[in-house]
Amino acid sequence: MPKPEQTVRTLFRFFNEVGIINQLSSRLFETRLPDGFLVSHFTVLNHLTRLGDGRTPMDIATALQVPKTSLTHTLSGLSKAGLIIQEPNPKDARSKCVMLTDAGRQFRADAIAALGPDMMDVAEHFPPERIAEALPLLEEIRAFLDKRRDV
Amino acid sequence: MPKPEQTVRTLFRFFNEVGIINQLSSRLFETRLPDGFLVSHFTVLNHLTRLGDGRTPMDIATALQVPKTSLTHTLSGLSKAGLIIQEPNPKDARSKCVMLTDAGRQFRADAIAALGPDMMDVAEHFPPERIAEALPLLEEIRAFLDKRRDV
DNA sequence: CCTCATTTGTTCGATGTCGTACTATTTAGT
DNA sequence: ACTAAATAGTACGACATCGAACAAATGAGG
Repeated sequence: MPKPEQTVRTLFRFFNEVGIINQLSSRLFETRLPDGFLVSHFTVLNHLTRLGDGRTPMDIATALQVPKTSLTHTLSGLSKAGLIIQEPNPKDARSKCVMLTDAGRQFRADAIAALGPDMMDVAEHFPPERIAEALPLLEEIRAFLDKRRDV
Repeated sequence: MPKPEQTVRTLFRFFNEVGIINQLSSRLFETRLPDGFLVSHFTVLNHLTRLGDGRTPMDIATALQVPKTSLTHTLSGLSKAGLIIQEPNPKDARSKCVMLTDAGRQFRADAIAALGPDMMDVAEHFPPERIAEALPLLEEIRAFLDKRRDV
């Protein structure tokens, strides 16, 4: 059992690395996206494609862990670009249903294709198995922080 | 050797988890800092404490992987709060030396103390050894993305 | 039904981030 | 030395993020 200070140091380093990796990867992502689009746009399209569209903005904000006011802004950008359509929610008049357009699906596919070479470059230096090994820990920490968030 | 699409999927998940963890941990950090201070402020103070002060803004920006214009803004906040002092750089008149003040060191110590309970809470659910196991991979990926950045 | 609290999404304002353009200084090449 | 290219930091502007306050709608409790 390590000493508490050592433990805290390890955790600080962990979050520090996570922060820098996020910074660098987001920047890389954005250089590959068409001008005017950010990682946040891609993330929403990706989420809707993977888990199905027709979700409410609030659902999406919760899943992606971003404040709803930030998501409003992101969705408005996606709407203006014709990548999604926001329909009224028949179940709840306060709410909306976010639907992907064909252009939205295509945008996501193109983005993934555009990032492919970078991803393969990473994969050449880091065996996917090694990345995959780290995923469970990351997911658990994510879930833990998520649950802890409201406290 | 996994199929390329599977590889890409794994990497996307990895970066996705990293992004959300960063989001959640940054938010948590900031709720523990005094009002008006951000993770970026803490990160600079922490960096200077760990690796020694007297560095130039450019050194710091490179180490933390943030654009120099962002760092200018962060340093100005730290200066206004009296947590650092920017002295002229005797080796290079274009540049400066960023020095920690006692208040700056104290601020960092207080911040770490304020975050201690959260860190210990994480540590209770995730053995530090498990976190430590993941660190080398994170550091390597960080270094890889860093080197690849200019490309 | 009829409040009242809760929830959804937006607007607004403040502020952080970062790219571009600029000045001052240093360094390299001749 | 002298000029040209590179580099440090900043000013500025565009824009993303996010908290607070708000309106509309829902749901819970009487």
